[in-house]
Amino acid sequence: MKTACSNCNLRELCLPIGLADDELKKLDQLVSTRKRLKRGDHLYHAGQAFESIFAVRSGFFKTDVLIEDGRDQVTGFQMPGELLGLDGISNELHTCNAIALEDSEVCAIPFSRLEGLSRQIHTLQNHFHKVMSREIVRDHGVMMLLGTMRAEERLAAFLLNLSHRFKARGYSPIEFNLRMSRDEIGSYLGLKLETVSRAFSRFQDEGLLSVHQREIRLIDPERLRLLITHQRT
Amino acid sequence: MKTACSNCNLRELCLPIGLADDELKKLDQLVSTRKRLKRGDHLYHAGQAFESIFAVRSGFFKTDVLIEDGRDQVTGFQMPGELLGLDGISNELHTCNAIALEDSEVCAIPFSRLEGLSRQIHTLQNHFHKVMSREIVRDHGVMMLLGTMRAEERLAAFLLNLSHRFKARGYSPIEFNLRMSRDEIGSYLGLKLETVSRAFSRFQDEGLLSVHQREIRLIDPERLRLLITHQRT
DNA sequence: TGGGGGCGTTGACGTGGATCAAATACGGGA
DNA sequence: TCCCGTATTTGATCCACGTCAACGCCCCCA
Repeated sequence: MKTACSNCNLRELCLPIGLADDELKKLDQLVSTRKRLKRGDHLYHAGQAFESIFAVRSGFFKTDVLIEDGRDQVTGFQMPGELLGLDGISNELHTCNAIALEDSEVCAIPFSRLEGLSRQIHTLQNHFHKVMSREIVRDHGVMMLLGTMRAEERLAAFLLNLSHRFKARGYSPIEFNLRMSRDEIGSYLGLKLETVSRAFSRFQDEGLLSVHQREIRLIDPERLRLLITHQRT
Repeated sequence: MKTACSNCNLRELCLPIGLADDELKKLDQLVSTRKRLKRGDHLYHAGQAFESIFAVRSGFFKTDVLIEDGRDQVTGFQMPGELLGLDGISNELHTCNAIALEDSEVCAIPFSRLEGLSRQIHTLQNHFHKVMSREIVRDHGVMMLLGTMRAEERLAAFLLNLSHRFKARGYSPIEFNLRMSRDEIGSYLGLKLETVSRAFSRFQDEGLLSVHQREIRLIDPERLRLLITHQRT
């Protein structure tokens, strides 16, 4: 089976954005390694040597940081077309765990070869920088969420973010299923699982959405959005 | 006055790490523009076009994100040798405000020229990637802090982080003055200024440090560290 | 030298979310 | 199909931090 970037339908979301055909072929050679993971498998562990970044081809991941004293923070959820492992570049060690939330497939991109290729292809170099920068911006958004929002605002922001990302991938932005548990959502949002569950129930009571287990249907996304933007006192 | 990277005493903390003499000279040409700011001046505003990243040469900065509804989150504090503006790469727009907390000086590094040079100098390319990645790792640390720590733990982590960074710059790691207000610390840590103030008082009562306005002296840094690492229940 | 404004501290009180606990729903395997 | 372990929901109670308010300190400027 042919599994190159050049015929991947995620190429407009992933690393190859804006590359010419001949450039895309060079990238193909670099991204030859694929890896399949089953639900629950680790793509990498914190502390492990960093060699490659990974592009999610199918499936769903979470990344988290654990520390000895038992603290545990989910730092992100990744869907197809998104990159994993950028945090490992700094010390050539992965600094978090990446775990498949469902059966998944990733493309491994050997980092030193990516640096090599991006010295040749300006477009690739610039795009890669933008991807890293976007990750920083995303993290600032999460900091804002964790630092200033109340529980329901956090959950609303989270759901709308998922909604956008599903939409960008051609899935329904109003009906989707969560791949992660209430506990994992809570860890990401700095809340306890009970609080997440209560916020879901409340949203449902108020007619903003319907939840059945992990099946979500957004009924009134606009009101969800207002809930976040609402003037502070 | 000669103000090149090659004779800057921050070069081992900043962008030039590990460059050979001839490479350093090329970098010098790129980093020719300097800018002085007075306390309270903006280095850039959110929304402004992104052209350069900046290296702090002297002084102290904060970056923050404001949103319409009045929310406000400090996303970081930057000291000499650290870079500002990496978040602007993604959309060629600055996404936050950078404000001098005291009279400061920065070196402007035109980004497209930096990309050009890093295509020629592998060491520079790799180092720049590590700097961006380090920023991502730092942000994950803040997410952990905001998501899982209680007020006193957050403040302890903050103070120890400042302490390390002062030490790395040759200043005392146990005696320093904060350049930011209680309110700014609170915004960074996801706390109200009163909570920050109370935590300082409590630390002082318990003999962990002494505070007089913005003058801090760490008396028992080890116990501060324990306070953070303490086993969760 | 005195007054005013900004910043910081401290106290009293309220509340959002954590914690503890129990009941229910679901999914996967024998 | 039944059973068991795990995830989720819901209720009752608690507490860390937020809120509101008063006061003190410091610095700047007239």
